[in-house]
Amino acid sequence: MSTKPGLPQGTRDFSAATVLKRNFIFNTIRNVFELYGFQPLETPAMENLETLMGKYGEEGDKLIFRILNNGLDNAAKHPQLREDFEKVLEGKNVKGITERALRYDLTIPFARYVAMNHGQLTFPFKRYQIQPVWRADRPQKGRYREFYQCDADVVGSYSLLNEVELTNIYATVFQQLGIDVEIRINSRKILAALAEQCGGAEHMTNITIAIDKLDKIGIDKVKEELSQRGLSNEQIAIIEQYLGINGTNAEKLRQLKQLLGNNTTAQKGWEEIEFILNYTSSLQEASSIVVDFTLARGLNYYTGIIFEIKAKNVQMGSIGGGGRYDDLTGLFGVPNIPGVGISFGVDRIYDVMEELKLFPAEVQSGTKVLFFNLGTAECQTAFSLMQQLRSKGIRCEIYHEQTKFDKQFKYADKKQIPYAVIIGSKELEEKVCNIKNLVSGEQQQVSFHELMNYQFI
RNA sequence: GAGAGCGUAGCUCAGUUGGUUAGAGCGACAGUUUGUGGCACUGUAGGUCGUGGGUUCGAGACCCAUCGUUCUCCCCA
Repeated sequence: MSTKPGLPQGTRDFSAATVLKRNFIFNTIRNVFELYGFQPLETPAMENLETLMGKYGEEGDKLIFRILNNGLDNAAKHPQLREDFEKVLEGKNVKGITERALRYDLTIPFARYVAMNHGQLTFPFKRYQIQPVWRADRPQKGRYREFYQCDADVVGSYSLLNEVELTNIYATVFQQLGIDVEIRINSRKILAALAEQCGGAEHMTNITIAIDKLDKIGIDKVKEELSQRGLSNEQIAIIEQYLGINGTNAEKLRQLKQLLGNNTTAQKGWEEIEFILNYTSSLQEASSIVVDFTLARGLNYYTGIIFEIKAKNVQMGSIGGGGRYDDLTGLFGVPNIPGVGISFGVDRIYDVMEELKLFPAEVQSGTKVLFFNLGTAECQTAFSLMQQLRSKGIRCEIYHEQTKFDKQFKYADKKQIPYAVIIGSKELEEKVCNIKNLVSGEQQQVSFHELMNYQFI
């Protein structure tokens, strides 16, 4: 009995061309992370469900992939399991049914790691992590159920130099990849101040959710939504003024100070932003940093500066994001460890680079030389020459079947192999070989010794 | 969680108001002098039209269900 092959929804196979291109992105990011002193960490694909639950908001919890426990067919456990399953139907999580889940992001597993190991770690602790994550989302453009994140986080440091360096990392990576981006920054403190100004901190979530949608639904709809969420007309008026802030970064800051000038929380917020702008102002990347007071970000553990990356010239959701969270490990009983981090969404970066044709051709380079197989004795000589070339680090293949020229040429063509080495009976006798450049069609005859020193480009 | 589109050959797709035996291009394979490819020509293989029901004398086409997939909203990378 055979089953029709297929993939789970939202997952993909990656063939050679894709993997090579994606590795180019990974390597670029990894090199920059390491350049800034970050060290690698890997955590398991699955975590205990309770480690993840409640960390991503109500919506996020629904998107966590849960793993069904093994051994549910054990008849002795059935009475208890039936009881447990009733609770699952009510939307509760029960250890007896599902105890583990696939990781949803890299930040919470990292916080879990820090909470478990804080006694051994040297602070500030800088780690980077490149691994897939899983979300039970409905797939669509730029959205997958399995995708890679590349995170860099620093914990144990309040210094804004971290934010400055993370901004630099963003700028450097995207410059190297050739993607034109906006690095949007804001501070949660400014959003908190706005909430204070509008009747209290308890409105913060409502306000951020609504204004985050500004560029999508427009000011009128945002006002409508705020009204529905219980804000008064006066409060909405302040928010409208806030959302009307525009111009250059300096102009935006000036307008913000006018609006929230006497609020000490807001002041801390804009001082953070000004610190980053001052530190990066001498750098070339500075031009891509955009202060955006409407930036909110969904995850509610952020407390300070927040980042979001938007690629220019292409229709795609954010390709990176992050921010400061001053008490993430507090969720795991280890308080007072501040942190700040950023994340790259590799799969979306890939899609952007593909759409804008930004992958360099060298990324694809595979086999350089194909040795033709033109007979038993010919093949033996060719094989030995090939091994010598391989030992010099040149990527070679020999055609394993003895077959017509036509087929061997076509194989080279398909695999985009630029050189063929042809050794037939005549060449074997004279101890020479033909090197054919398959792109230009030029061919030259050289001795075996010369072949070893030939410059294959 | 809400909504829309699409499932026909390995791939991209045609297929008329329902009407004989299911179509093309590309790809694969074989051949056109068994030592120099990409071109051209000839030929071959490959499809229970996603699946299951229904309407009809007759369904790839119409209706219902189901599965898969793509996209939009929500939310996110």
